[in-house]
Formats: sequence, structure tokens, C-alpha cells
Amino acid sequence: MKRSAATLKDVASAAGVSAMTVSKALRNAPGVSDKTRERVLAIAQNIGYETNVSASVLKTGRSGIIQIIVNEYDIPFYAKLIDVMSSAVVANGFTPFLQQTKYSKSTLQSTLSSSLFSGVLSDGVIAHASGLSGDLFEKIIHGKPAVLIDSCEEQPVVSSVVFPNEEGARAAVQYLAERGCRNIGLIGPSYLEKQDFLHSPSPMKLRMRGARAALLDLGLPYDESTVVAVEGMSEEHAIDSVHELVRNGRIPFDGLFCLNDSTAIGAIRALADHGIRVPEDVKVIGFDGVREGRFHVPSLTTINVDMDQLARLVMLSLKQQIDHEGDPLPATKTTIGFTLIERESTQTR
Amino acid sequence: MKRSAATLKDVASAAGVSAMTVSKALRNAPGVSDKTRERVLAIAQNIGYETNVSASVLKTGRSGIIQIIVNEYDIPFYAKLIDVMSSAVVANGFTPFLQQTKYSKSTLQSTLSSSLFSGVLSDGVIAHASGLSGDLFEKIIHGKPAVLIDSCEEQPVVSSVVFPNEEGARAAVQYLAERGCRNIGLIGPSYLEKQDFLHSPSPMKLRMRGARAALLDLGLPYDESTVVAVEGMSEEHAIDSVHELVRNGRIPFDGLFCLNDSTAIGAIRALADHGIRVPEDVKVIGFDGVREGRFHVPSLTTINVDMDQLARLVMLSLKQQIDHEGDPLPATKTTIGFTLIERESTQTR
DNA sequence: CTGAAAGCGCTAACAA
DNA sequence: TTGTTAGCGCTTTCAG
Repeated sequence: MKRSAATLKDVASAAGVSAMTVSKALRNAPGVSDKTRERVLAIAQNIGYETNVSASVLKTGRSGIIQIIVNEYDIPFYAKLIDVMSSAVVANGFTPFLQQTKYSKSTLQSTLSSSLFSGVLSDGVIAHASGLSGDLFEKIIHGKPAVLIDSCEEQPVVSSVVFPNEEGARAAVQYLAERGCRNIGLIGPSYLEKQDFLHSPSPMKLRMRGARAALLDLGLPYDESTVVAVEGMSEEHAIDSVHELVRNGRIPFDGLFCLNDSTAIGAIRALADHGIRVPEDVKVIGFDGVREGRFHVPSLTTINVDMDQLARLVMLSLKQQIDHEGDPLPATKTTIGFTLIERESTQTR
Repeated sequence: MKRSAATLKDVASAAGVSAMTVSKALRNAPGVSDKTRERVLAIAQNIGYETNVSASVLKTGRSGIIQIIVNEYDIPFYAKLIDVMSSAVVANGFTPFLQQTKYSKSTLQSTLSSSLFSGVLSDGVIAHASGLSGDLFEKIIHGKPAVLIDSCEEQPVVSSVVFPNEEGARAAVQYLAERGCRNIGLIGPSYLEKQDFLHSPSPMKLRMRGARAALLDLGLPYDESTVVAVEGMSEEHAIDSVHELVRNGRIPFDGLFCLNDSTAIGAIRALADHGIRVPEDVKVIGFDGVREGRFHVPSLTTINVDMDQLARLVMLSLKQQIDHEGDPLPATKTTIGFTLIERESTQTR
């Protein structure tokens, strides 16, 4: 029951060699004969030796830990994101360390700066969190390798991999139009006019911009009544907004592009409450491609973003930065691809 | 751009005191005058000092890190679990460290024993993972504070907090019967007879046992045809099994208790594929109370387990163990409560 | 209340 | 190939 773990020295004396030799043997470092290495490994295994990470981190300044920061775990989109990103981090030989900010900027800051993961303990950061400008981020992490996910700043200070927000939104609206929709509504943060898109772009603003552009190109209306404003991008928010909309008269749409899957799912749920059928009365398309969309009735048509590509690109950038510590690489910005997955919620038949 | 963080010494010389004084000041340890402390804090803040955790862990042997190990992140049940548990860990002043095993026993083992989080780096472990017997677990963690979630062993070696599997299942079946169901089907791993329940209980076995007992008590049939066997507890598995069932003739049930919410959601989805209506033709009830159940059409009636209570009890046990390091406490086993949440999937009307 | 000394366990650099 | 030395940054202990 002794929790005082075995140390290198213990292994060394048991093996009749020096601590240094054991250290090399265990790390597969050069400078140890195969015979010695094997023997050391066996003995280490035998006495249950585990390397003390604190010590080695203290010495080497490298932990192999990559922080992954998101807003929240229990949301389909983030559940998928942390799954994919953790797996990618592991596949690259690092250890992922997840944290959720619960949308709190102060939590984010303390998460990033203070306590456990300040200077040394993490070798890099991957973040998708609201209230996270590249400036702020850079000020906190001080040049530590980092990649932001879907940070839409025009002049990126920190490298980021972004979703195909505009393109995807365009495709969604065009698809609805092709399926015969002429009164297309949008569910998103709020109605925006041209000039509103100029400053501080955000993923949802960009999706709105893409949708707006598509509508105008198609000669379809885009005005205040086009947008069903939601206070947040969760199912609950969409349910509230749609309920309110219907309460003020029948909904005027035959197609609905929801700026993410959660609001799409909420919208379908709320429409059902009022006996409005999807897709017969209204066709609905979402954005993200969360796994839950497949299992709903009706199943959800969506703009599926390529998460595997996301993970690959993030890790690529991160590893480059880690390899180049000291001489900082310029920040990059890469956009990933998407596919439109057709399901029941937009069926014509 | 210097990534070489400020050290205690830097702060010390800037403040004109010794490193020791700074250390005490920053940790709120006794032995420093308020005046000195304030000055030190200000200076530390000013030059952006962050304590090097590796060093302090190395010295003190305590990291404040609690490992949380689950099978998988992108599953509604686990998404909820990690949210609740992380929050509880944080609320208790510790830092949660999440890991997913992807149901691999070897991943689990290496996760627990080798590499990063072996001996020192984590102060405790919370785990909900398959292939995780208490014995195995204990062998790996060697008396480190730990709590297993829903480990149903009769003679717990490690403390655990378990779900109300039997009671909840009983309540689910009774509820269906009260709603008029006479041909109640169960969706779960496989058909089990009395003797099958004796050995190596698992959560799903216990739910099956509770359901069986309820059926027999009610004088309703329980035989091989009662159970729709699934290969796993995800939506996909349930979809496959229900499809196969329907392919072999109309389904003989007017009520369906699915041993978790994911299979319930899958079942409803598959039934819809065949034009079978829920709840008109078949009433469906699930188990767990994942957030997604609310948003489905029909919304899902379920046995909602009290996750907040779970989190509280887990942390309580863990903290007791941490406080008692050295003289091990006896393993405990506590069952949490549940409520039946009525929604559309079992409506009568 | 403050500080000097020692060492946690490991590994980079060098010496043998 | 192996071993020795030194020190990462912090905190425990004990002396001032």
C-alpha cells in the first residue's frame, strides 16, 4: 500500500547500474546496450516503476500535454469536437488536457493563465471558446504554440483553422431554394445588414452573411422578417424563439436554415408543438453535422463540416509551432471543407 | 516572447526579499506580514509570475488533479457525465483531467498506469469505464483515492456510487403497465434467466433484472421473445436490432423499455422507418435522462438519474479518501436516486 | 517575521 | 557503453 512510488534509483540499484542508465533505457535514448536495456525494462516493470512526470517536466520543460479548451462539454457540437481533437492529440503522441469555460471569459482567462497550466505544464493550446479574441489569447499565452478553432478574425494573431461558414451557409440556402423553397427563414443571433458584417466577424455572423448573400443572389427576400433571432445557439433558445414566432401568427416560411444543428433540432421540436410538419410544411437544414441529427424524426439535413480534416490541420500547425519554438512562425488561417448531408428534414417527395 | 517564465527568485529580487518569503506570500502561508505579502503579490502580478506546477508537485507530492476516465466523449450520456463531474471537481478546488478509453481495456490500463498520470500527478481518480473490475483497478492504482461510477460488484474493493439500476428499471416497466401496456418488450444486451444474474453483475444486467422482476410481479410475460437483443447500447445498435425485428414480422409490443436513452432514441428512429408510431402504436421509455431526450419528436419519457447527487457523493467519498491517505478507509457503495420524467413517448390519449 | 540550506526525481552535458 | 555532476523551481525545515 505504499504510495511512495519507486524511483529511478530504486530500479538502478536493483539492476546494479546507475540511475542515468535506467533513465536512458526507459526513454529508449541512445547509449545503452540492448542487453542492459532489456534487463532494466524487466526490472522496472517488475517493481512497478513509473516515471515521475513532475520531475521530468521540471527538468526538460516539456510535458507532452496539449490543452483543449472549449465552452462546454454537454452540447452535441462540443462533444464531437473534443472527441475528434482528443483522439488526434493522442494519435500524435501527446496527452490532451480538456477544460470547459462555461462561456465565462474569466474562467477562460484563469484557465489559460493561472494555476496549473501556466508556463510549463502544457506544450500547446487548442481552443474553441467564446470571448476569445486572438489578441487576448496571445497576451495570455505569450507565444506558446496554439491554434484557435473557428476564430474568424481578419488579421489573425494566432494560427487558426476555421469552418467554411460563409460557403456552407450559401450552400444551405441554395439547397433549400433548389428544393422549391421561396420563403426562406434564418435562425441565428440577429438580423444583420451589410455594414454589420464589417466589424469583428464571428462564425455566426459569417454564416448569416453567406445566407444573406445567397438569398440576394437568388432574388429571394432578406429583411428583418427573414431572421428568427435567438438569444443563444442551443435547442432551448430556438424553441423559445420559434414558439414566440408562431404565437404571433402562422410562420411565413417554407424553408428554414438554422445556423447550427442545435437550433435546427430545437426548431423542429417547437414546430412539432404547433403541428407544423417538417419537411411537408417547412424544410429545415442545419449546420455542423453533429451525430444526433441522424437519429431524429425527421432526421436532419445538415452542412457537415469535415472534423477529421480539422483535427489534422490543427495538429499540423501545432506541431510546426512546437518544432519552431523560439523563432515564431507567422500566424496562418486555414478553412476546412464541408459536405451537405441530405436527410428527411428537407425531403420533397 | 521569452517563454522562460519568471521564477520565485525573479519576484524575490524584484521585491527585495528572499524566494522563501515570496513562496509563503503567494501560497497564503503563515509567516509573512500583511504588508510584505501585499507588496509581493503586486510585484508577482506585475511581472507576470506563475508558479511552476511541476516544481511544486515534485516537492509536495500533491497536484490537485483528479482524473476522470470514461469510455467515450461523444455520447449523450458521457457528455452529461463529464460535464457534471468536471464541474463538481472544479467546485471542490481540484483540477479535472479527462480521458476517454474508447472502450479499450488496454487503453484504460495504460491511461491509468503508465505515462503521465501514474504515481504523483493525480491525487485521485473517478472512473466510469467498461472492462474495469474493481480488482484490476485497485491493482493499478494501489490505494490512490478513487471512486468508481456504477461499478456493480457485490464486494466492492474500491468505493463506488451506483445508479438505481434495478429500482429504476422496475419503475419503468411498472409505468408502462400502468399506461395500459400488456406486451412489454425490453431492449438490452440479451435475454437473461434467473441464474444469469448471479455472476458478475453489470449495470445493464441489473436493469434487466429489475425489468424482469417487474414483469413477473405484474403477471406479464418474460421470455426470450421479450428481449430485443442489441450488440451495444448506442442508437445505431438499437436501430439495427429493431429493423431486424420488424423485418421478421410486425413487432409484438405495445410498450418498450429501453435500457438506456440512446437505445430508446434509436428504437424510436427505427420504428419511424417502418411507419410504427410512438406513442400511439408503441410506448417507449428510456433510462438515464440525457438532455437530448427533451428535443426529440416525440420527446422521450425516461428514468432520470440524479446526476447532481452523483457528483456530490463522488466528491464526498474522494475527499474523505484524500484526507485519509495512509490509513485506507473501507470501500463504500452508495446508490443515487431517480425520477421518472413523463414525456410524449408514453402519452396515452 | 524572515531567510539559508537541502533536496524532491529526473535528465543534459560531460567524463570515464 | 556507462557513470558522475549539476541543477530544473519549488517548499520543508530550521536557524536567525
